[in-house]
Amino acid sequence: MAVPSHIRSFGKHTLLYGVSLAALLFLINWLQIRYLFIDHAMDIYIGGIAIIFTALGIWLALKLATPRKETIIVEKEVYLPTPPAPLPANAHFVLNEKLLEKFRISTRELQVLQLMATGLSNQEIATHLFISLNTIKTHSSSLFMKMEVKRRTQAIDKARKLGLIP
Amino acid sequence: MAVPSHIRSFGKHTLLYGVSLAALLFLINWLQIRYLFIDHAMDIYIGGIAIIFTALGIWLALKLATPRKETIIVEKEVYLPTPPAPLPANAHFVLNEKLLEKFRISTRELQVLQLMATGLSNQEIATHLFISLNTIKTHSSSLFMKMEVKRRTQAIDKARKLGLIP
DNA sequence: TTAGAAATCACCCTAAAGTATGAGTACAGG
DNA sequence: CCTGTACTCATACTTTAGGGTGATTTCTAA
Repeated sequence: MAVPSHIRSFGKHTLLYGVSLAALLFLINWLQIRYLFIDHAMDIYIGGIAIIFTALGIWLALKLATPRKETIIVEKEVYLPTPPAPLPANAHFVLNEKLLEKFRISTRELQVLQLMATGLSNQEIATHLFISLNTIKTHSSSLFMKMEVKRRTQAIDKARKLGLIP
Repeated sequence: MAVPSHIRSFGKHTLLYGVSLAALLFLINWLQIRYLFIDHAMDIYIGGIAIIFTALGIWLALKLATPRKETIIVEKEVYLPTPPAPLPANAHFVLNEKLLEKFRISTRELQVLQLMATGLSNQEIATHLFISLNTIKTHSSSLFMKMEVKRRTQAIDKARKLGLIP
């Protein structure tokens, strides 16, 4: 579903990039012929090298890149001093994605919600996500509207009961 | 401590891409000028081209193949040996009274904490308990001091992890 | 190509939360 | 009786949260 669209998108962009690269090389060649009197065949050779290694880079990246992932929150529990007791396996939380769609909650809004639930302030959330405080406010405001709550504590409580956060 | 990680962001690529291309062009020309004077730099030149375009390919692929959905891993700190039973989530909630004594949390403070966790504002808590808003503030302040937190959301999160509230 | 969603950021303003300090009342235990 | 604790309330102040508006950019889908 989502993958084919990305493949199409990728191919399109790659083609675009290829054309751009060709134009670029042509420009370089032209400039060199005009001003540097470089051997023409050498430039084609260099261009070939460039194209080949660009393709190699793309192939490498696609081969090694992390696969496409869902928005899943994995709750890893870290225990302190507990001598004998076998630990409760409350580890896995499965996100209720239907409700996310129902409330039209976006990825970023969910992230903000999750960080809210850990007790972070808006400023701290902004720092963690490398975005500005104002953006966090925007996200939280729209989140509260979508969830039909008035406060962050209410949003957290409701989200827990709905299975939106652990 | 909660450590969200692996937050990748690929924004503002257009400008970056333009600058990169410009820099690349300049670099190519510079290298070729060098090549005019240093015959033996040919290998270095080719190698540089290969490396640069490989990196470009990797960057390009990563940019185009960036997953829209991301994974958040939250490490949850569990502080003390949860009394007797491996808890079946929210089914049975047993108040951890030892922790109440340990933190010296009073009855009224616990009530305020519990109401906080349901998303009520201080004013609403005051109304619910038939006492003044100032008193709620006093309770919450001392509660935060005792729990060593700075915000109500943090108190709620910590209290849940400690088994002080459901 | 265009419309819409998503994400980003800014500015202004109000409301709520939180801090600090002081103080009065009630009650249990030494 | 006295002391400590819990509970109550107040005033003044600072910080954070939240609402409203507008704007830009990127990407997707029609």
